Amino acid sequence: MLSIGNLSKTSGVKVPTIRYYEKIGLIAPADRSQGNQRRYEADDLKRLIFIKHARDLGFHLDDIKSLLTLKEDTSCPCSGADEILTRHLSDVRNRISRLQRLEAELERMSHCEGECVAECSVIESLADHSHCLYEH
Amino acid sequence: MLSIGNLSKTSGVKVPTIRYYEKIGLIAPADRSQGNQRRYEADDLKRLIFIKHARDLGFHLDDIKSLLTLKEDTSCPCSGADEILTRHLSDVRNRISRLQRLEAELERMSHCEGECVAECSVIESLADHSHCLYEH
DNA sequence: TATAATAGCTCTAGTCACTATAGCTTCAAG
DNA sequence: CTTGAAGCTATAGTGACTAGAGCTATTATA
Ligand SMILES: [Zn+2]
Ligand SMILES: [Zn+2]
Ligand SMILES: [Zn+2]
Ligand SMILES: [Zn+2]
Repeated sequence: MLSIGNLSKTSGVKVPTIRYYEKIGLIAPADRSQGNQRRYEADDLKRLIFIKHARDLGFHLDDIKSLLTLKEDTSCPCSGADEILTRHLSDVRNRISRLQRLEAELERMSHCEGECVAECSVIESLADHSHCLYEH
Repeated sequence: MLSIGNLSKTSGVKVPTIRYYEKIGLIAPADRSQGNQRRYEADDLKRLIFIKHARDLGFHLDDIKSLLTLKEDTSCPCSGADEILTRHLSDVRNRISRLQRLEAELERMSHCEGECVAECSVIESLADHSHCLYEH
């Protein structure tokens, strides 16, 4: 049996975050010691590591909840899981291209030759979108 | 004089957002009509357009606040503005590379040949980071 | 001028995924 | 047996809005 601190160290998930996950129902209410402290076993650790990994990969908590539900029933078709991943992947790709347009824009703005604010190309570019390369 | 609705249409910033910006002190409290409705003039519109553009470019509100303060005093050296932009640009670049590593990881996971959850490569990959290409 | 539709007002609470704090209790090592 | 670390609950804060309730002002038409 693990204390919440040990579960935290082993999983890499912070203690308040574990309690938060319990509160929102992402993990089941933990067993308690006689003094009312949370106690965990191997299965809880596995579930938490799954959650941590999916979070590190950028999945939303409600998608993670769905994935965990799917995972329970090993006879289920996995198309649901594949669909969540595909959606997330295209979301990540959208964010990348949006950020790349941003990068180009900021890069363009960053070559300021001025000395004072009146002639600063950064301020000027921010004030006037018509100098921009893209829509944002 | 513009009503808040017209200011909103002209600037592209939603009405509740304008009120929110006033509340947090990003824009000055507006003049009021006899019936206590907000009234704006050209300068307010310019400031709001600046804010909108900077937000579209991903700047944080407190950086925008600093940029606006700098912008007021046209005789100031602009190194402060340039520094804010440089910091933001490197932040954007970090996010891009993080997301690109994520994309590669998710792409790798997405080729599931299985039928049911028991043999789903998505679920399997999420459960076990050791298959991953990168740290996250 | 009366009325009705639209727009505006304030205030509160909700979003997401945590994080921080305060004030208390339990546990484990020495 | 004492002490300090770790755990407990509950509440509030983060950023940048967004939604809703319940009210009032403005404006266009009849
Ligand atoms: Zn400059
Ligand atoms: Zn622009
Ligand atoms: Zn699959
Ligand atoms: Zn991984």
